[in-house]
Amino acid sequence: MGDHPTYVKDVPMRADAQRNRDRLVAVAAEVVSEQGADASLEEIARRAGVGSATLHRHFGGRIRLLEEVFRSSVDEVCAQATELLDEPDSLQALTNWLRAMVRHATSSRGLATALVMSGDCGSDTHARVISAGRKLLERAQEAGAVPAEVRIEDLLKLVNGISLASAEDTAQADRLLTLAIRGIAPASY
Amino acid sequence: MGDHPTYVKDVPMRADAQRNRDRLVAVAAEVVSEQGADASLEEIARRAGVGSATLHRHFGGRIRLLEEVFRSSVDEVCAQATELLDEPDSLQALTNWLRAMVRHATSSRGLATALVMSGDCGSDTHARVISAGRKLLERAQEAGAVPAEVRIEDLLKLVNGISLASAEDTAQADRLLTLAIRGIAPASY
DNA sequence: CCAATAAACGGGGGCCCACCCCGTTTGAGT
DNA sequence: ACTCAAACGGGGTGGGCCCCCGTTTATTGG
Repeated sequence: MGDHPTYVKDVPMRADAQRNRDRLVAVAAEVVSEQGADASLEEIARRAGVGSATLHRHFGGRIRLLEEVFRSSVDEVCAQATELLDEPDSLQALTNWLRAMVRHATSSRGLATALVMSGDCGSDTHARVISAGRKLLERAQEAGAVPAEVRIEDLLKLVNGISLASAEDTAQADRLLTLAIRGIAPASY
Repeated sequence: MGDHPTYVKDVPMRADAQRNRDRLVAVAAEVVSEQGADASLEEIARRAGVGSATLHRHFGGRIRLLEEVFRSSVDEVCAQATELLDEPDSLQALTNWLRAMVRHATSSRGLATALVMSGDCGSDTHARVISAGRKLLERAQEAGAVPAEVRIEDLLKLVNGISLASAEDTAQADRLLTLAIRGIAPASY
């Protein structure tokens, strides 16, 4: 089939292609942080100084581009999770990480959401975040600070929802997360 | 200035205008429930058998139309809140209402979200939901089931975020709400 | 260094959408 | 019935997404 090239990694990319690709990701990060995840792809291409066809050839649609944009911050988030495994207070570690996640997702205008929403998102970014968070969660559960039935996937969805509902208001996002951590009706279970 | 008429209510509307307006709202409800809050306005107009200009004259944009679509379900939600004031268990009453809100928002494909997101949304729908919920919340707080610092606005935002993050998966939405009610780390405060 | 060649580019077209202008139709009051 | 403002809707404008295909360019073997 005349399948989209959708770059196979082991065939080295031509130098100009690599440059354009990188530039597109960088510009996309910039534009998305200004305008949100539904920014115009045309504008991204325009600002990057390439034709919109190039953008489409490289990413074949908005979601793949967004994924690429977030790969780097996902790295960051995962690294943070690993660092926090050294924090003695396992609950603090978890909540700090969740707070970082919320701040991260909030500051990037619903980008994370756009990704999570778009099904199982193909790439491994999702899986990596889940596995990073799971370690923190399990540690807190073993310490008895978090009920055993809490699932990391739900936790992340909740974080995602919070950042979505708070738009760009980080103070609000923080309040909502605190509310969710303590519980609306803490005594009731 | 040649301001949009954007109907002034006390001048009675012409019969055909009223008919078209009602039909548009009905069709919009249908289409939105099928396709989500970002459905094409053109299609709504098409299905309603009117020109797209008519849609715009009546509502002047997507948000006003969505507001109108949801006025009726907002009525329903408020009525439910009032009924629940009779429930003896004030916490049950509150959580049941929140559950209903989540289900409602989830089943309507992010419509509520679109409204809440679009700033302070002009109309009074927002205010009405808040005031309906506040009664339930305050009752639960007086009974000591919910901490005093919880604000109804945050509660609603949280509900909104949950339904957004869960897309159409009502089971997931329910899990998230339960999680938020009990708290991620219930013992920690 | 130069051709040959395949990879990558991007202008421009197709299609759809939001929004609005303005000539035409129609309901409402007399 | 007649008037006339209110309401309508075809069609235009501008923009967005996505893709085709003729052109340019990086690469590489000689």
